[in-house]
Amino acid sequence: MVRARSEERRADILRAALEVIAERGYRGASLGSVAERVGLTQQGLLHYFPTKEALLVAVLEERDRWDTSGGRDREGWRLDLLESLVEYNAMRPGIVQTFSALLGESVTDGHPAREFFTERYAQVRVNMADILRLEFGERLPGGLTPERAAPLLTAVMDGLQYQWLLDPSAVDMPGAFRDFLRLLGGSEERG
Amino acid sequence: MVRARSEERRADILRAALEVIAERGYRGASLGSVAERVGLTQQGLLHYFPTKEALLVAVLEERDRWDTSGGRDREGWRLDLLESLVEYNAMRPGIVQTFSALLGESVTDGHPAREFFTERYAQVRVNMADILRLEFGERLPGGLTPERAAPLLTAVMDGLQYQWLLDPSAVDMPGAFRDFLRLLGGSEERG
DNA sequence: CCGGTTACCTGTAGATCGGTAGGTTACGTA
DNA sequence: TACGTAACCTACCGATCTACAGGTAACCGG
Repeated sequence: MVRARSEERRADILRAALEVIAERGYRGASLGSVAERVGLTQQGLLHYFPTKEALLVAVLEERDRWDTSGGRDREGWRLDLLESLVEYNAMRPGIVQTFSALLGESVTDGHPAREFFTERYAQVRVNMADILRLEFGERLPGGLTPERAAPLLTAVMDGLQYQWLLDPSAVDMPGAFRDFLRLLGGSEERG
Repeated sequence: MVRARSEERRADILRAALEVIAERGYRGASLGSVAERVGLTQQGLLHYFPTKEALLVAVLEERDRWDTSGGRDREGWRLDLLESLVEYNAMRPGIVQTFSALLGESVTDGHPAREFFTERYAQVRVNMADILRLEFGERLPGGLTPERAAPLLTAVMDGLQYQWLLDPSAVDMPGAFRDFLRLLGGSEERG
């Protein structure tokens, strides 16, 4: 099965790419260092992904596939599953670091991941709004519409990740996220 | 006044560096492109800042000076001034982009801005808590303590910036921030 | 007016990087 | 068993980037 071997290699390369991007970002990640991690030469790697950008695209596509199958975009999500996602992320600093680094880079001009993130966040906002509507209806306890709360929910998740990555001991990411959800939900429980 | 000329040049270089970092990030910003923007050769620039990292440090120090004098760290801040800051930022995408790009890069291993951001966010959280305490006392209307709300406030500001940078037309950054403040404040006004 | 410092420049070393060209080996298939 | 192709490798090119070495011209204080 030559095909299986090949797919396996590709998966290895993508995994290595995730690691190297987490460590040095996309711009700082050299093809050579990714190749080395899977026991290939840089040119050997280029056999699987013809350019560096193609490798990045493959990384992002894999992420997309994971998100939509696993899956973040899947319907039927609820707020408490988002909570679990944050808890899951808190145990996978590598993944979080990879995509936080990429998000940061993507705001620079002409970055190959820019379009990906732009469209992705548009989608995420829609999904968040759906989740919120499912949970609270047209008006959140706080008075906001799901559409107005969605960017906030998204922002909190990303913003907490940066603070947590910079100093995990200083921020209880899942705890802070739960605090925010309680805030959104109108904080029925009051002192 | 040779001193004045020199200080002026340094300021020009720092301004150019801000621009180039916004466009390509720190790793992608070459000394040559910064130098070109102020009409110097790359080696001429190295006369003012002996290494690339020294240039970055100077950029960060200038930011710190601006923050603490202008001054974000200044005491006596109130929530409504934070609101103004967000509005101000919404008119300065360049600055926002520079520091969002740097923040993203800074989570990668051994990045020269990492320590800066780590300490900065620790300080910002303390300041945010102070502001919140000044406004709401020991318990926010939502039930949180200032210390628990501070990371959320910080996260919202940063997260909104990324969404806004990726697609300014999709996110009303100041509006969303006001929404969040209303949420924090317990949303006295209800439908 | 002179000596030193400031403010640059040219030249270049040394490394790294993405990508091309072209070869070789091994394997699966007919 | 012969052939095509997949899976690599070596060699190399050109560009780019940081930094060092060393020179020069202008300027400023004494």
